[in-house]
Amino acid sequence: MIGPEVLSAALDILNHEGPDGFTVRAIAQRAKVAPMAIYNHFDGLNGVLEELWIQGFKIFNEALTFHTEDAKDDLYHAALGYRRFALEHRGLYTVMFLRRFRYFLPSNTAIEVAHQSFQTFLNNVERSQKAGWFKDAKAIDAAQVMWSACHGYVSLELLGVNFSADPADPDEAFQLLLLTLRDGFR
Amino acid sequence: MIGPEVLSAALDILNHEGPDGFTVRAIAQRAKVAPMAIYNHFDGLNGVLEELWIQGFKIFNEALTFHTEDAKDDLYHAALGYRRFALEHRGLYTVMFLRRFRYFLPSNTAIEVAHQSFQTFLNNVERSQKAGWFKDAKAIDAAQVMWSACHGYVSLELLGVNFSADPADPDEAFQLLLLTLRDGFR
DNA sequence: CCAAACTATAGAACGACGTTCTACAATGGT
DNA sequence: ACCATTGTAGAACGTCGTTCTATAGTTTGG
Repeated sequence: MIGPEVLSAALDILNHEGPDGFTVRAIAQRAKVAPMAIYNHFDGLNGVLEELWIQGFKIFNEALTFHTEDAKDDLYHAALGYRRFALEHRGLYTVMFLRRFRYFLPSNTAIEVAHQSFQTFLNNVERSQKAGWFKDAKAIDAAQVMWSACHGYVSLELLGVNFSADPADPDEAFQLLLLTLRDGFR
Repeated sequence: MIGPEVLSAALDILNHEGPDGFTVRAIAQRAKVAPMAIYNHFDGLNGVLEELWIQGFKIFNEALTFHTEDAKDDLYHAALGYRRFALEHRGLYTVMFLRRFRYFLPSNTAIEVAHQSFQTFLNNVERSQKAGWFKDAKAIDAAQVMWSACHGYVSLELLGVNFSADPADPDEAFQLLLLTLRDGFR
């Protein structure tokens, strides 16, 4: 098999050298494969990105999935899982959410799997709403708010936009974000 | 003068064709200028981006600046201004916050003006804190939280990541985000 | 069992990119 | 009027994603 090696080489490059090093020739070289192989086994560079996107959302979906008897706790862990996924798989997060690749447009099926992840998150919101959170806000709006906040925090963190001059504990700042949203929605 | 035409051509392309169309030759053609001019009058493509960055943060800074007697109201308007800036100057916002340009790294002075904008925002947070908001959170953490939330919402909006299937009023969803944060911090 | 048909391969090649080089024209201070 | 400096156009270089070409390998049908 040659596909998996190409994907893991692509991911290696993405994680260690960032999007600027993500080229057909670099991927092929690291996978010890001819550049042409990327066109034989994938649909070019976009095909590789598409595959990473889909695998990424599969992992991401698991990181968001919590289903105990305590819905509010599940939602909290889903938000923590959101950030943990981004930090542990920053290459995948870049593909999925930061759009840093020229001419890459996810296919319809790729967009579909992304929506499924949002649905997973939305389910936790709805369960929490039954448990008394989120007042009378529409669940989908509340979910979008929480999702946006997580994405904003995490993407600034990944991009290294460090406004707080000193590197105060970033875990704590994220927690403040979550607790503030929780209190605001209560 | 030739610099301004190059910059406005670059901005035009960025606003109307997105980062993928942002090339030296395309900018030069639209500015009716030889490609070399971009190296004579700027430091290459990165120099153009740097100039857009600096001009962008100048406008951005104004969009965040409110200073009436009502600090809380000022902060609310600053957050609205954040989003309005992004929607009205999406090209600039892309340069400043989305990092979609290969090999572009802002200089130290460019990072400095970005920090000044955060400082403007932070000032509003501190004034609001004196007026009773934000409990005992550190002002800088509270500012980072609000900034992250704004950035997350706006960047998903700009990238067209539209999870709410129906295009429900996006103004309203942003307002929900702000009000939730306000209530959470109170 | 072998010829034929398909498939993967390496490597050159193409157009576009950012950037640099190379002459040549324009300009301005003395 | 001279020459040093500066801006110009356009070709050229290396790299990018992608395609083409010719060859080697593998499968398949009789």
